Amino acid sequence: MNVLADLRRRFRAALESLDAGAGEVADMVLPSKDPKFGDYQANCAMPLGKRLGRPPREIAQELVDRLEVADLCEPPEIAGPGFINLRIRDDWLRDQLTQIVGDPNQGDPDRLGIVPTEEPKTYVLDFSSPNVAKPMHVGHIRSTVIGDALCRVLRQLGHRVISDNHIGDWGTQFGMIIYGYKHFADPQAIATDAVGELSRLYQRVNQLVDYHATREQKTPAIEQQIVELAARLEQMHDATELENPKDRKKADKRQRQSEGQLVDLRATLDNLRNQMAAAENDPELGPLLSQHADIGTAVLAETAALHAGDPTNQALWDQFLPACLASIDETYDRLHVTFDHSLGESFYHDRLAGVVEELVERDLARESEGAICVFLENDDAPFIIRKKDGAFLYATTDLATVQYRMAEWTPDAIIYVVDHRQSFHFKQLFETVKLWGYEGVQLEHVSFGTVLGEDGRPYKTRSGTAVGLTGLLDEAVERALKIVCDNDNARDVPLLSEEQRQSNAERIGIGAIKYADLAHNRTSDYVFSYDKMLAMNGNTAAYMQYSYARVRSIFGKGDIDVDSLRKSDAKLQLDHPSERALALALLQFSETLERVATDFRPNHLTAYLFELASAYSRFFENCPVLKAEDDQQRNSRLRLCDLTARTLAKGLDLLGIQVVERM
RNA sequence: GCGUCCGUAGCUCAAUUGGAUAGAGCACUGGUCUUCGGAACCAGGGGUUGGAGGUUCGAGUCCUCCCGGGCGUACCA
Repeated sequence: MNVLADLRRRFRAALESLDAGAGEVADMVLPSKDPKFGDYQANCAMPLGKRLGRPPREIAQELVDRLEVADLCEPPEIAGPGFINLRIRDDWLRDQLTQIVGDPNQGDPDRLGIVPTEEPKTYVLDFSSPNVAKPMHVGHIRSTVIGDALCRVLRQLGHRVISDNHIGDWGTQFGMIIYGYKHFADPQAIATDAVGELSRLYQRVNQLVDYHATREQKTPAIEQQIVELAARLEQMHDATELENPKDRKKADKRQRQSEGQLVDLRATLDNLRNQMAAAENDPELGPLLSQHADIGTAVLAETAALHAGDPTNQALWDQFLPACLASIDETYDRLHVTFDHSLGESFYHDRLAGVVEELVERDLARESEGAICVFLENDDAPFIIRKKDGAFLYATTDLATVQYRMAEWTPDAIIYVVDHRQSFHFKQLFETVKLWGYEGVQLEHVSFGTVLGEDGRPYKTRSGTAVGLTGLLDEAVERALKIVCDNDNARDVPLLSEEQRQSNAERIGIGAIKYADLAHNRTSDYVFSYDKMLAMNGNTAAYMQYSYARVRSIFGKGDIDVDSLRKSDAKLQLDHPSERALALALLQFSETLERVATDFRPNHLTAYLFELASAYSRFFENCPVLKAEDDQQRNSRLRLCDLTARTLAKGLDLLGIQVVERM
């Protein structure tokens, strides 16, 4: 049962009978924040009052008169400037929930009142997108976890979802591996641990490329900036005697800013020089630096050779790719994330030339400074689809990918779960795609913020490199294991076997990381903290898992057969306020999922689960279950417990998180 | 410079995209126990939503300016 959708439908009818075209404000029916305003509230009378030029309270009254909700609501109340407050009738709530608990017609214990969407769509969901050349790191968490959760929720609602992992298997990174293999490979290591060795090669080459880029480009550029800025500051001193106080203030500010920038630049320069010195003094790296002075261009040449079909490089690619993919799959197995397709960049490489050709032919792209570009309105920079050296880019691959997906699956929407730094790229991509002629498809950049360390800076290791994903998961599981063991050991009689402890720790640790990520509004940055995500209180996976285990333990303790419990067709009793509150929360699962799907925000679901767990907690405190007054009440409360457990488990499952039966 | 996102309680974050008295967790203070799982629950203090104007029945949310940050900005992905 989707209560919200039902109410909106009824309001729409009433609104349209009042004024043609007023139906659009039916979306202003919302769950109330505060119980004293009822369970739901309609805020449509105020905007309508303005449109019709009549007092909002009068409109509200007229709406209430036309509204047909007597079967599911108490008589609506009008409050304040024209709010319509709705309270769900207890008998209606009871009947709806009784049906969901038993779900007699569906026979599906997981349906839980979830109403399939009225308009099933086809979505292509593009997320995770790791690079084969380098190990997955903390930066891949959000895309992977959010993408997977959205995939599950959309499917649950009845949409057709095609998940596609657009793996980076054809870019400069692979050129680095090839270069590294040709110069630094240890054949022994390749034979025993290919992925580890390739990772080492990648890092080695990356260090060398970085060093030379720093030395030949970055450092001189910053030196240049410092000179310019210093010169500008000189001139500013002359301007301090301006007559107009406003101008003087402005000049002062600009001077302060420039001085600040100068300090920053000098610090950056020092930093770069230190890094270079560190590389030069490194006993392994140092001697290689001068031998590989042209490594930047050499790597690009290896990449270009691969793209051009060079047999040696192609053979190396064929040899290494499977091991790289297998290594990535290990991580996905651990995260329980799967994809329908993993069509990486390489899949599209023979389509790229055609894409550029077509855009040029259709006058959408043209040559500029040697590169082929799409010039879009109001953009400072063009969308470059072919470099002056003839190589293709990320942009070209993305265009070819859209073309393929449209031809293959004709989706209604393509959703990219990618961090916010790429929003300019997607803005350009989407505009180009529209110009290209794909007008009907919804293109959505579901962007997200950065994972920060406790210091508020992007989460890095002490040496400044990205934190590896495997290590991150390991540490979360390790910490979870310690908590699990400490707590279990503190019991009079420990509850868990050694195996259960291990498997619990895995579920709790991984769940903690996923949940922490999903619980934050995806558009904001968040601070990564093991202690917070593994806390037993608050909006965490561990608390949800604990809530679930606690509910389930009742059935063990009372020796209850859940199957026969579910077959009971006796009506539920919702006499205590906390029973009613729990029932209402349970009934709102369906509308919560709809909301997650509407704006692609899984944090609505985590917030819902936290509220549900809280509502259960109050119920559990106030309403004895096994020791209920009579069998009827006991039966009713047991079924509320059962539905709570199933809803918690299902909600977590839709977030890609597993529950544990005992913890 | 231009574009874009952000600034909410001591800390970490919400706020149904313009709705009623801005909510949670942690920390702090005080309470609940003959434990249906205490890894719990309840209550309290704590806010000029960075600042100043404006729009309107109503602003954390929209517009203008200011302060402070992040990110992006022609051939990386």
